[in-house]
Amino acid sequence: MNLFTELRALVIDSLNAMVAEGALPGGLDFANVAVEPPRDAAHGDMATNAAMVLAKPAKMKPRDIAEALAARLAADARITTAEVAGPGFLNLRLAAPVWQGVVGAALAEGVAFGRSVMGQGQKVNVEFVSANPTGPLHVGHTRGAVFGDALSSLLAYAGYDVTREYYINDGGAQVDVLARSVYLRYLEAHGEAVEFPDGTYPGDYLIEVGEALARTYGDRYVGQSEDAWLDEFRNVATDAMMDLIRDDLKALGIEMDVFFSEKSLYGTGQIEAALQDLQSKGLIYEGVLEPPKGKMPEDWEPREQTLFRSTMHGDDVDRPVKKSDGAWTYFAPDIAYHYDKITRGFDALIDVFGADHGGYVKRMKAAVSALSNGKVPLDIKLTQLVRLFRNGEPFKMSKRAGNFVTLRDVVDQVGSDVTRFVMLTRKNDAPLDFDFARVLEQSKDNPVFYVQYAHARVRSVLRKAAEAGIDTGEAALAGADLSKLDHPAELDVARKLAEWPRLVEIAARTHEPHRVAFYLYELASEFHGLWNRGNELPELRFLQEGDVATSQAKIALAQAVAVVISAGLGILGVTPVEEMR
RNA sequence: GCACCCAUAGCUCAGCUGGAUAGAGCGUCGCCCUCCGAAGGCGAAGGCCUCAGGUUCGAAUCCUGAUGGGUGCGCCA
Repeated sequence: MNLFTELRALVIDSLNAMVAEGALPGGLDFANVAVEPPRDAAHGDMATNAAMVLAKPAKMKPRDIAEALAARLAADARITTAEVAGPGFLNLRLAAPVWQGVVGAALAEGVAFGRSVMGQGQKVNVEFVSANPTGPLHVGHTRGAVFGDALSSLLAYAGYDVTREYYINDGGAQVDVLARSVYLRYLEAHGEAVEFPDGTYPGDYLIEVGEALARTYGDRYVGQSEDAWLDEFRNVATDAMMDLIRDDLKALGIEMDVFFSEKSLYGTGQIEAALQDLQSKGLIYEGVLEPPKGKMPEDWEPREQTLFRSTMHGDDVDRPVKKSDGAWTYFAPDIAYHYDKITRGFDALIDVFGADHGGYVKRMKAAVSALSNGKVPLDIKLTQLVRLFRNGEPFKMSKRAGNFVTLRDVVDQVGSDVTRFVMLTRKNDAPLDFDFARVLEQSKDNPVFYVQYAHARVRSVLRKAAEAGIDTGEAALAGADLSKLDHPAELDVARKLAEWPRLVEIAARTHEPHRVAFYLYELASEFHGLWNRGNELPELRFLQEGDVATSQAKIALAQAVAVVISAGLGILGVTPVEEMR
């Protein structure tokens, strides 16, 4: 149930009626007519800009339109007042039963209250994490992982058919480096003293892989040249790393639908096919790129390469798809991979990258635009850095990983729920400060706690009600007389609840799950406010001694808050708590 | 040099397809527990939304330029 959608429909109906009776000219476009909560609550419950948007095309004064519309809307039972204000806003106040109805709807629909059909079942592919399979995930990946997963859940909640996908970069030079690093660990397992030169991976996590290989192959590869063992060691090592990564993701409650291997694109003609598609569109040519201005690579020399004419699709320069030795650049399999996504029939693609990959956004969009003939939109969300602290001091690195803090370091210390929520308390493109001590603080300074506390308080009310012998079962609350919720403070909470379905659509449309986290904080704040007013005004307490009917109505409101918090936390991948400890 | 991201209260940040007097938390100051959990709440002070133009009924929001910060820029993915 989306109250804003309902009222917008009422406004549009009224406008159509005005057209029918000649109060407005025909042929007007109502697309820009909006019904929104006013920024200042003193202006009313909802406002529409209809009169201002239509004034120009209708060649009428905004206030004239607004007044005619106001008269019409005021006739609706849901609307108590409709006043024209400012340059032509129409401010609406809604009757108490409307807000009481929101509470009823939240209870009746449960976590589905807020679910939207906006996505219309469109297939969306969300690619995220996609870390190189060369070691455990670190904090940067953690943010991308949480963001991608929450965005996926959000889109699913908004009616999209979502596929979570991970692209395994197992086809490039870095997995050869991995294999060599593992070989050193293999030698070490045979008692040799080894050193890890620059450019290899010295992390502890490869020790057991080396040991496993020593058990499997004995000393067969000791002293052998690289071509004897490279393929085998690479396969074993990348498999082991992907197991590690899957476990890391699982620790955050993330389950991918598809793991797509870069390597699987080689030798199957898929890269060639993708480039052939571009070729047939005249977008592939042999040429020489200009050196980048202002930053001349030391070993620059003009060189003819196979290039993708990405400038035809909004890029700044054309991009090479083949290296000078004839091998593919990393970009070529990326093109093939996105081509594969397109041919799998997705209506929209989303890539979640770290901010350090910002330079690839335009070329990737250019590729998708060219391959799909502009039909499949690609949105690329960049996640900014996470800065780690403990009590305000920068946090040190993990030994195990070599030189970075791992996802495990974070989850083991603060838990999955806290990690996830905190990662979503900033917009994706804003840097995030993560303080191990502060995120565990049990105070209102900590948004995780604050939201959880609101949920726990509702549970507490339910437990107290049970002790008092009040029936708070689903049926009892569904039958509660919600007209007893007539205090402005209670209706304010209901107003906040009414925003939830609208917020879901905004967050889904903008691909910004952090909005859910901020909303939950605001809802919790409304609830805590109401709770505390019970200190001064006994009639606002949720349990009214000797008055079961009123208690049930108030408990219904509390339960509606819990329902929305649960739904919101569910999207974020956070489990609501029953009580604080 | 070019591209992308960012610039909002002392600090950290929200701000809806452009809407009315720009919000929250922290910090500062003042208040509220014989009361379902005060692990909380209420209030006050605090602003040239970096700057300059433009678009329009209306701009923190869109466009152009400037300034300041971050990221990246052919044979690494």
